Amino acid sequence: MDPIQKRAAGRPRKQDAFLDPSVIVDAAWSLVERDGVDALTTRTLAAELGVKSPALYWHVPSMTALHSLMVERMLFESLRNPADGEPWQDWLLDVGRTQRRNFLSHRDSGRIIAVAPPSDVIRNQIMPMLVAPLIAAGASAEDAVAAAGTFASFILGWVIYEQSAEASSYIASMVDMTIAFEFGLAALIEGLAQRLPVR
Amino acid sequence: MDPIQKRAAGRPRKQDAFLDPSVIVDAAWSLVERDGVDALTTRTLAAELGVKSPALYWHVPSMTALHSLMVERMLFESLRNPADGEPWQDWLLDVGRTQRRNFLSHRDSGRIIAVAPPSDVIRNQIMPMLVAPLIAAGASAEDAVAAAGTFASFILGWVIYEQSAEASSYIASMVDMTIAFEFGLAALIEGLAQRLPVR
DNA sequence: TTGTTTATTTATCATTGATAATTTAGAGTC
DNA sequence: GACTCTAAATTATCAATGATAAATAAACAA
Repeated sequence: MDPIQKRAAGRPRKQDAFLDPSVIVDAAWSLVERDGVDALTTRTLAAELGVKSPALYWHVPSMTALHSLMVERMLFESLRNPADGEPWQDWLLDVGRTQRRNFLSHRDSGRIIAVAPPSDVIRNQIMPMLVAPLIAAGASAEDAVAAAGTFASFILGWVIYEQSAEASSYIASMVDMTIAFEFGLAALIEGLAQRLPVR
Repeated sequence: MDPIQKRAAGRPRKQDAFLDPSVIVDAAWSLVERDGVDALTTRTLAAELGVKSPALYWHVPSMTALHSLMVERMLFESLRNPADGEPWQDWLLDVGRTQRRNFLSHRDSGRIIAVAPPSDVIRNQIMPMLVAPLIAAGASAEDAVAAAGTFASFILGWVIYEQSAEASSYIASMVDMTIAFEFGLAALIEGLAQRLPVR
């Protein structure tokens, strides 16, 4: 668990790079946030870590796998379980706001999600985290999955548009994006609440 | 307008390739539908057209611009104006279904939309096509743009997930995707209808 | 001391988007 | 019909990219 612990088994070399999937994901995000996703290459990322590009392949099998790890990291940062007694509508509203804020704080994250295959972690931990509270509130499994998928789709699509310089400069010329997002998110949750007759 | 007309000005050569942005977009889609978006390169596309890759650059400035043209084409295929007297809810429901069907029939279209900057055509013709009916029904410009953005975001995000082999095989194991989409679309429109107090 | 494992480097590939320079053919003019 | 001009291709070539193979070094075990 502890990266330091893990290190005990590994052996440093040359300038003791101390690589690790989690360290690589850190560096990848900070590189993308600084220079954009098009600047994320095996070489630039390796340079960011003071290392040569083939070294990355010891820890991460491919660029695509790295994208999935980056998405995992971001999703965990922006999800939480409902508090005791918190109505699911309130919870979902807050999670939606948090996700948008968090996604927007990671430059180009929408495009990265779009190309990243959902890893096992996303399937087995993150999706359930979104679905479970709805089931707990009394929804059928099918309805809960449908509602969670609808919610996740809206957030993803929205962030993709908002992060596209061209799309958002166009939309933002007509309406405040935060207000528009609040409008859409509230409408979506209201609509779901009417189809999920649960408290 | 007529490509044949246009041809009169151009001059054929060698095996008379007869290139044209619209012909290139055709070929690009059929290549992507057959082999996936990762197989779309300047060389494979040129080969599909019986031509060498630099020839494409005479008609289309870059791969990114080609993506935008591909998206344009697809969007026009899946949009329509409301019929006379058609309630905007019915119209939006139908457009949503049509768009999902159409997007799904173009393999990897979600990923392509995600990386394609919205062209002028999209900004000036397609977005208005979505917004105008809502304004005509009495919504404010701000609300109409917010509602259209919410709708478009949901469709885009949904299709990205449904087209990802990993995501959709996971979701489809729990719920029928078409039923789930209908659930989400109906909920979304209902929620919008409550916030757009227009007939 | 010797050998094994882990983690990195150097060297190298094939593929890709893109550009430059060249070539060919039709259209217009005379 | 020859002469030029321009549109639209071609060949040749680049630099950048993801990825792999082979070589190498440091820590540990025996």
